[in-house]
Amino acid sequence: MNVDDRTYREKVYEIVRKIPSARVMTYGQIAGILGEGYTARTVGYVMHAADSENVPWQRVINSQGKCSTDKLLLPHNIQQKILEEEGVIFNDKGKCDLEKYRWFPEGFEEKPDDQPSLFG
DNA sequence: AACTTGACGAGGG
DNA sequence: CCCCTCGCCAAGT
Repeated sequence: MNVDDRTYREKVYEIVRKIPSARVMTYGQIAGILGEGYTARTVGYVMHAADSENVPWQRVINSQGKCSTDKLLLPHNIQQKILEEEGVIFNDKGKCDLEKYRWFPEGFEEKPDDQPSLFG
């Protein structure tokens, strides 16, 4: 077993699994942390294949603070409902306060974009 | 191997 | 606030 037995997707899930209840991360934030080869779009792409039993997929939302799955999964707004059960408050437009609920993994307490290099 | 499709996001109108 | 455009890149056809 070498390092690369962890697939592209698994690296995304590994981060998602660390998100605590009632906290969220955005697709772009995860992509920024994983770095080269990862973009918000691909993170979103792999999320649809996440195993809901083992990955708290509902804690990944878009940069506007909304659930991208609102009209996609059935029943509709299921993602928001689960997050609300965890304690996340959404306004009447289906938006939550990212400043308040966004979670940063250890070592990424600040926005990755504002840091010169956290890996250096 | 070429082309299409997204659970995205920044920027502009 | 809403809508559109474009860059991004893994996967499926």
